[in-house]
Amino acid sequence: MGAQDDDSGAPRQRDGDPDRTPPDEATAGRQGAERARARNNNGTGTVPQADAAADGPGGGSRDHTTGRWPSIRGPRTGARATSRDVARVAGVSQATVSLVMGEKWRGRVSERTAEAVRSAARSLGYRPNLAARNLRLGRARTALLVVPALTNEFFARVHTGAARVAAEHGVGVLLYPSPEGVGPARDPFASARATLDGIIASSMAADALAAIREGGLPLVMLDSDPQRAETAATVNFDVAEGMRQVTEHLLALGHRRFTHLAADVDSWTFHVRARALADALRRVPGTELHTEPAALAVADGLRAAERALTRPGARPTALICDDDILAAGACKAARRLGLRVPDDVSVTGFDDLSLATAVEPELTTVRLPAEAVGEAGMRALLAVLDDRPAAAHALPVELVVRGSTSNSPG
Amino acid sequence: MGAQDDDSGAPRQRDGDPDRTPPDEATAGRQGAERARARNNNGTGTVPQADAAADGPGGGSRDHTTGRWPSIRGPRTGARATSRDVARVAGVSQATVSLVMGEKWRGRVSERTAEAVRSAARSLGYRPNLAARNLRLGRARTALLVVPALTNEFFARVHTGAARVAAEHGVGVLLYPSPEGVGPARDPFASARATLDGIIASSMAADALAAIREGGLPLVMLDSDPQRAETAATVNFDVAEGMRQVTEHLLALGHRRFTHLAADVDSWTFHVRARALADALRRVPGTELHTEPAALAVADGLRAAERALTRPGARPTALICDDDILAAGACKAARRLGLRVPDDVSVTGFDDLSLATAVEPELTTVRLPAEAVGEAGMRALLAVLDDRPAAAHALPVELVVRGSTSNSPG
DNA sequence: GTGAAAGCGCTAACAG
DNA sequence: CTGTTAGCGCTTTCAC
Repeated sequence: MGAQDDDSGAPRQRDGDPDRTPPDEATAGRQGAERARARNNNGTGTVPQADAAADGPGGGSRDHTTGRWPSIRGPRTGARATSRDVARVAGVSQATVSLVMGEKWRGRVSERTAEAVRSAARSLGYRPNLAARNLRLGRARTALLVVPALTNEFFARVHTGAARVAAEHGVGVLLYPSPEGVGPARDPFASARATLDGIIASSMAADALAAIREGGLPLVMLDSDPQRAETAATVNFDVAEGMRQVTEHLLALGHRRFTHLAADVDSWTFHVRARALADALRRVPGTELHTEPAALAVADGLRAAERALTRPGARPTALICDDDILAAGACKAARRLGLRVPDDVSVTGFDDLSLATAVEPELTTVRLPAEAVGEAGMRALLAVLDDRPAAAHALPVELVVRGSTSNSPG
Repeated sequence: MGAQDDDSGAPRQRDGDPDRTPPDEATAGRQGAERARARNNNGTGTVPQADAAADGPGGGSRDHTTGRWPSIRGPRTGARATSRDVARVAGVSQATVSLVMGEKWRGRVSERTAEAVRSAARSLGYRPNLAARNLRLGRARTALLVVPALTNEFFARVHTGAARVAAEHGVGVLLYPSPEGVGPARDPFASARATLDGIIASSMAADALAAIREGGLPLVMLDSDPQRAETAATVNFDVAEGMRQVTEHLLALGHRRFTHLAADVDSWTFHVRARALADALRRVPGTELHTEPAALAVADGLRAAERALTRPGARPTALICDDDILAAGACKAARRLGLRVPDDVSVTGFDDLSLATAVEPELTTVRLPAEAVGEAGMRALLAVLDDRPAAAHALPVELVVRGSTSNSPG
């Protein structure tokens, strides 16, 4: 099988072994060169001429013909030490290094040897090669988080929570930048970019999921329909309860004419909010509810609120918004129309982003524990990956009353 | 070398080959079982008893003794096909599959064969194993982005830009959640969680870098001191020019008494701003400049502005803030003190976050193209990795005049 | 208590 | 045009 020429250690000469011209230089030439390169050659190895030659004429810019990604071959300045290097320095076998570095040595390797390995590793700046470990282990300790734009503070918080829990468990988080708006992901290979163990996805990113689901990885859904069966677990907010609380709050302040500035997103969480609002008002005679859809941006909230406040008929006294961003826009609209918030019109938000306290008046809103949902989602995924049952979650929400709501003027 | 028992394909029985009791069951037992597990065994493989036994008593919750991460062994529902499976189905060699999937087949594999491979891959739902590819290639097509909390919209935008360019080049982005505030990263191994090709870091995350720099990977710094030599490239905003423009704008409006609400962060970008402001004012006789430090949060901006506006002596007529968040806080402070913005006091921000147009009055601010810096940073890193020179950048900034500034009252 | 060996799935050189 | 082969660096048995 002719494999003996390498395992002897010859090509890895550190300072010893300067001899041993390979017995079959002629045939092993190019192959050896390739290997030396691929290895991030550790030795001083003045690479033989064969190397440059093997790269083809010029050795520089090929690849233009293939249309493949550009090379990324980079200098990789500090050639990386492998466990074999550590073994050689420590005077032990490579397996022992693996045992020690993996903290699996107790009772199998003497304390003295372990320390020798550790110090050799330290001196060489050894860090295990994750690709190799993942390959061997068949998993990557990596989870994919699929959310809409992180520029939305809410999802940035979800990420923060998920990343924290992941870090505590030695798991990495890869973000999938779910395409803005709709449509399946452009690049189906994006999901393959890393080896993944599982996926956490927001309902708002549901569109991207079709492209991602390939592979049948465990999926934890966030803030989405618990009925959907294909998921390993679902972690939700009790948004219906939140909406009920907002409504009760406004009803108690005497409001009867409401407009719902509804997020223009086809997602479970917003359907639930709309229904909870309608249900809560249906129980109270003499109430009125209109709905204005709006994209999740200040300018759109502003326009929707303008429509709501200028439509024929009695003006609503309360604008219930699906989101703080919308609510900020609504406040601006009110003031542009010469109305005061909250004296002439009350406005409520949802999420309790930092925006809620940055604007004036500060927003009465429903606080959704975004980080907590990220944490719970990651915990659920870890549980599933660990064959433990994932606890079902509906995280409690909380009405936060601030300055944007007051007694109904009418 | 006794390796022939596998390459025959026996353990991978799809529906054929139900025979072939391994010739050396007795000795290969545990090893075979281990292999079957590690492989995400494709076959129907009712795993032999030896498997359960190999796991130790109960087969369930060991690991408690070792203190290692919990298992993550998960069911991995759809056992993943390998290139060998594809090869078998397509009736070609495994190498051919690799060629075809890697789009390197032109002129080497017939169109007919290539199509056969592709259809086999499709039918098996084959996706190449990235860990294996990375291991073989010695790189991971992955860059680490080190920024402070993504909940700051500015950094979320940087990420967006970087991730977009990365995606266009088939490169993944891993986020390093630089620890809030200070101190080196808690978990030095976090950086090893993936195999990395390079690093992009914000100057505000400079603290975390010490922990990350290990490995000598190419480093691109964002918005930081171009003098620092250890970096492969630096991508900056022309923040000095931005500060000059703000100052000129306010001077033109007649302002002479300024307070700088300075970000309480020891970072190049803020030092530059402070200096540019001082320089611009020094040239104009009769101007006054105080500085109030503040953490980057609305509440801190508010407090700092309160201090600035209530300190003994003539009140400043303009508050120049290092950040829109600070500016939002400053506006709130002014109003709490019964001052109108901009009539009594002008306020300016920096960044042009969405917050700048969410508040009222909308903020006059310096727009920093955050996504562009992310894009340029990633491009620079890709260039370095590709042995191309990275173009030096100082991205242009732009003063955006809105409602928070007007003629000086005094 | 330590070492030898196999092999994870892939790529690329080379032989046919 | 296709197949054979070596081996990336690691983990884990099993033999000593």
